[in-house]
Amino acid sequence: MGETTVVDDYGRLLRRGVVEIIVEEELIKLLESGRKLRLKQGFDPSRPDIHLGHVVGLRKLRQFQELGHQLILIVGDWTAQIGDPSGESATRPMLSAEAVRANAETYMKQFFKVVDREKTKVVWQSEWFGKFTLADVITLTSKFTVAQMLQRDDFAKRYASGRPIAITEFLYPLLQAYDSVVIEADVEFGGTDQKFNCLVGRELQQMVGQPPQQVFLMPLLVGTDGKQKMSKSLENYIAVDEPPSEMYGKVMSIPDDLMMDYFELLTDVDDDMLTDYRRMISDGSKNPMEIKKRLAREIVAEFHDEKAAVEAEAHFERVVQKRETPEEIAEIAFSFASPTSGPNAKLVVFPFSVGWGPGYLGPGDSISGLPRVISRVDIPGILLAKSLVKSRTEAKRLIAQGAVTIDSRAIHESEEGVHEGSVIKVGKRRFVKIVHAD
RNA sequence: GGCGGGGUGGGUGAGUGGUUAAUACCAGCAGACUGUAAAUCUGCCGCCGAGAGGCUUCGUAGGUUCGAAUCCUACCCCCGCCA
Repeated sequence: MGETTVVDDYGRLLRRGVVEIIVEEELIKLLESGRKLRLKQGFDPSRPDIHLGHVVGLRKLRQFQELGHQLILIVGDWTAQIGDPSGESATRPMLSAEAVRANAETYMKQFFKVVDREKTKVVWQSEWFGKFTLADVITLTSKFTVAQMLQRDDFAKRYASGRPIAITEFLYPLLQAYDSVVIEADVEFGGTDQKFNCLVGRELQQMVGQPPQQVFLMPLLVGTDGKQKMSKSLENYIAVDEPPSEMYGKVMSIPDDLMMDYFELLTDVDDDMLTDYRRMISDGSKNPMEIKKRLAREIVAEFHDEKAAVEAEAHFERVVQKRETPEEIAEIAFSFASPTSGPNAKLVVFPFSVGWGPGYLGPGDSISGLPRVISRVDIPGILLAKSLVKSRTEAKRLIAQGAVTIDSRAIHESEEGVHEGSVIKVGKRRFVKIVHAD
């Protein structure tokens, strides 16, 4: 009965969003002991940006902190130089001390959006690896074998398929394990892909006579593409410091299948509610879109606030669902008094500032006085100037495909007329507004 | 150290002297459709140019040739086998 109650007490902590705990009974004992546990979390200062994939683990850390435990954040200024052994780019430049410090600051600013700063101690790997000698390296490496390293799934796969594995990559798990020894970690957290590294930590700790850390493995969050794990290099990520409407839009763009995972891993919406949602989706009693909107609001509110979430939703409904113009858009200024000598004059093909051309009136423009117009401007040039396209060629392709509109009218030429307040739209989401500089 | 295989556009991967800005697939972008997403259909998918056309690209640097991703030389990198 004792055991069951404990699991009940820690249910949210030990069950929700957790794949595996090694070793669960030991961890429960530790939790019951009342001791303040030392939680380990490392970060790679060459990649200072935190996205929702990382947040899954950070939320779990916070839950532990809420129970009074102590987080030790390790700035991996040494392992960063080895590189994350994902097989991508093997060579990475050594970061200057200055760059590492700057990245650490960037990281922590985002990190503490989720984690409690008061219960976090920050340490740097260089505090111990800075003093490491070759003798230390040999001692450390001699404790493990190549066969052990090849147990790791991604090493094994790469070895089997003939892709390169740098010897330093074997060092990565060893250094990470050594970190656990130095800080005497009680619990290490990671995604399921960290299992091997964390287990090496257990082994090394036991070798030096420490109690082995418990390993807490969480699912890898699937990215916005709905296929691969969220990662920056795959460009399927949602960063924690994205502006509200970007964040909201990206959440809405995830496949429906992913919604419930996101709810479970990234929000505090309780399990009963999630069960209801699952039912409503499967029996079709509620539009999945509505549920996804709730998800998007929850997530935006977590990293910004309620107000931002509401605004982001309004923006989404307006721009994406109703395909209207957003309230705030990029602007480009022309002088209507002297188009060919004002700002952006080089984008003016033919000024002709009297009257207006057919169809160039926007709603509400014609009440008193006529809007001032420029007969022809270089549309690709404008789009390029505002970084709405990558090249003129791309802009022209988009125009040819009818993806570019001026005041809701599709255009088919590169040179078109505009007036004050004209809105040029590219695709669904890219806008620029013509304003006057006079 | 020896022998062999290989480096092609974001990814996988065809292409062994001209018809190749370079097959195909994936990813991406746009249009149609739509309940967000997806699915489906259509188009696009190096850069410059209104266009004709031009320019740059197949690891790097040279060379052969009227003409090279394709041949030659050197170099760099990766993989395998043998030692």
